Amino acid sequence: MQDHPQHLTTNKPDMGSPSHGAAGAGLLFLREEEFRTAQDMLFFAMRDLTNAPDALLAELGFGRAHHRCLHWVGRRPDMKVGDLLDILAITKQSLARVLGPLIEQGYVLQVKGKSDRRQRLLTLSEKGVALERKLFEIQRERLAAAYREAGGPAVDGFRRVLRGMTREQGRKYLDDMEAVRAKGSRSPV
Amino acid sequence: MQDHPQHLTTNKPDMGSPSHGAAGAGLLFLREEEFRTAQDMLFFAMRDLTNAPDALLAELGFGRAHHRCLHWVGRRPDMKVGDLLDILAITKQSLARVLGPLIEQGYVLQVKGKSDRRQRLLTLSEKGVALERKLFEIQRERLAAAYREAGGPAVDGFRRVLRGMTREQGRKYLDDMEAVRAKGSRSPV
DNA sequence: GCTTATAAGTCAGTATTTATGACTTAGATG
DNA sequence: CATCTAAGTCATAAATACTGACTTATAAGC
Repeated sequence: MQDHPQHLTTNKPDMGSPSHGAAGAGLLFLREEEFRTAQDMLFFAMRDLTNAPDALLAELGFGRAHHRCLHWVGRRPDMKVGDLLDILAITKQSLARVLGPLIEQGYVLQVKGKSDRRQRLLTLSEKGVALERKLFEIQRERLAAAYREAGGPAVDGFRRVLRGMTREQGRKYLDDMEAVRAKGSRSPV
Repeated sequence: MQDHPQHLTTNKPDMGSPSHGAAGAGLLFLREEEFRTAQDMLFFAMRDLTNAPDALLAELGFGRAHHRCLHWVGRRPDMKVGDLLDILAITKQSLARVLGPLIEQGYVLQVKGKSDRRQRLLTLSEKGVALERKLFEIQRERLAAAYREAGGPAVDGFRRVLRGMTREQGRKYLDDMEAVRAKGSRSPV
């Protein structure tokens, strides 16, 4: 076990939202139910969010893997291929099949790193920026509706929990991107 | 005066969490950045959550599709095959390839509906319940850690946003399951 | 300079998940 | 009885991912 021995009842009851009645009797049940509900909601939310851009992608002969690729190259311009592999957590071959067409069709550009010329730093071309933006807008509509409906404080909680679900490697990227945003400088990955 | 185009700033600024400084100059940028960060976090959170049970599934020759199936059959016992198709939003053939082995190997049971005997109502066997529970516990660990770290109010916000991201069809299921929970009665789908 | 290590690209072969479309069987329903 | 519906099935194909081996170019240590 890890540092959090949370088998069933011994946990701190610190996450109870007041939205359930019935305290006392089924406390354990309610706690389990809360997590199952979270699974349900994550499933539905992701299903509906990822379905949204599919039509546009399909028109171009692309799929979700291409979208992920465009998203991350857009997020971290001049990213190394190896870093993209780390983020996507797929194999080099899987990436090649996706990245190849994006490069051939001029959505993604490669430039040799100047400090290390083995590296192929990835950026979006104008065409790539345009496509990524279209895809982004589609998902943003869904997210914006959700944010509006849920309200500001909820959004903060949303982010806190998502961050909590993310392992160290992902958190480093998130922190790094926030640092880039704050300081305007690109920090090492 | 301002160097940012005015037509882009006319949105309602009602979801701003106070976690960013720098108001005024890059308001539009911050609002877009918020959604992009949400995409990042959803990607990482789902990547790490879905990776967690993969090893156990792989031991049994199953994949994530089998997990989804077990999850939903466990969530809504006596569910019709057609309802499962609606939830998973896949084709009958895709489901068959996943559901078939689960039935053959005794994880999922079928019983004919008594009001309509064309229906095959799905439930988990004891074996299925046991497997689903193991898978659940793995994901619960991640979720529990996240909930603990984020705190109770954050969890409520998390749920509110996820619900906001979900389309009508999914919301109906969520509402229905809450109703089942509250009243103990199974309501129609 | 030579050796070793690294970044990226590539090839061959395979597995998984999903899709489309056509069809069958059983049972409900008018 | 005719028709609709729930489920299961077959054939085919696409997208996404995997393993393992190999090449090329470049960097870095000795």
